Amino acid sequence: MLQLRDLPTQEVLERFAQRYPEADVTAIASFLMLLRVATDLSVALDACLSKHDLLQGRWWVLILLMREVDLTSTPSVLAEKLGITRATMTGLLDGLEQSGLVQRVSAPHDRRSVQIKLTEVGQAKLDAVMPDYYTRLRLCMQGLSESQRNDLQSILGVIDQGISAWDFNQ
Amino acid sequence: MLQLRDLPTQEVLERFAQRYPEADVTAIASFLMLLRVATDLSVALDACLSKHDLLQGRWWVLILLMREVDLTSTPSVLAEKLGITRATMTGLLDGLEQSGLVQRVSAPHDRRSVQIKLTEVGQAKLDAVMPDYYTRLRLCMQGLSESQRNDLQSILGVIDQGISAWDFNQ
DNA sequence: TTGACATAATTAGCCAGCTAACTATAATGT
DNA sequence: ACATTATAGTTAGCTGGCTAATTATGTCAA
Repeated sequence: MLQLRDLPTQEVLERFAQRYPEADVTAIASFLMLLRVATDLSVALDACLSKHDLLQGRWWVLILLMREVDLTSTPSVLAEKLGITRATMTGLLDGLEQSGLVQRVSAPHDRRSVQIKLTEVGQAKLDAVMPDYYTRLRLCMQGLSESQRNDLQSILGVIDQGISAWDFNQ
Repeated sequence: MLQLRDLPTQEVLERFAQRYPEADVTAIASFLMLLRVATDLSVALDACLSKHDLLQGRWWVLILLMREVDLTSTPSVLAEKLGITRATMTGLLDGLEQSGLVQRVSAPHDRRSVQIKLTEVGQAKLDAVMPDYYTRLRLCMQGLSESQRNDLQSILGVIDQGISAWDFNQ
């Protein structure tokens, strides 16, 4: 994933704002900072997972399965929850099944459907990765107070609302 | 890019925290919310750019060039600023050059190097896209006060510091 | 000066996303 | 009952990232 490493200076931002009157300088700066930190996190996560021979997409699938009480879901539900197509999910599951981390079981009631189950090997893989992952997460958030964490979440909620106001029909 | 659409419930988070004592529940929740909003933004940005026949990687290159006073840079500097490899940059520039948005000019002093220049067509493309982009950005941040925007940026700064504390040598 | 190393860009080949088309099965309306 | 439509999963083929190797040029120290 592309990682924004170079944020514009205040001077550059103002030059852009002069050419484009629609610009809201603090909105742009906040947006860019948000993208930068998120891409940094994603890149760091990739690096952490690669030590355990995992790729991010496959790892998120394992997490989603572990969230289920019966450790089971279906390809289309998993794809929906990760925001990827079912076709892509087929590929992720092929890889995971080949490594023995999940298994496909035919569904009893709907013969079109397949149940995906986290295997014991898959659970063991998660048990190996999660402590490392959670320790790193704790580390990178430890500079924030509880109230800052709450502030962050509510601010992000407002932004997410704002995104859904974008209208692509025109 | 993968888009996290499904955040864990408080109950699920606590179940994970019970299995993995390293878990810091509010750190995890904040992290996941941050990733979700950032991926939502990136997906929305893709949708906005596709209306103008642009892809995100190529668009960031145009932005970086416009930030320079002489509208010029080199492939390796651009790659560094976007956090991608020079090989990938070669491909982005091939596409941009083919569309006439940038041009390669051989560098005077170092014959290994190439200068990349934003063309007038490229500038015109930016002039078409930026007002739309900035308007959307203003829209999605308009629910935040100036102080919330400052809070956001300083909180993100703390997190970014925390990431660099991850040590992958062990 | 020249041998060793460093740097700029590209090329070749791999992998994970995507869309579109396909198969099989289920649900629905007349 | 059965034709139509919808849904679950897969396959095929495309694209844009990646790494590793290649070519050309520059730098530096013996």
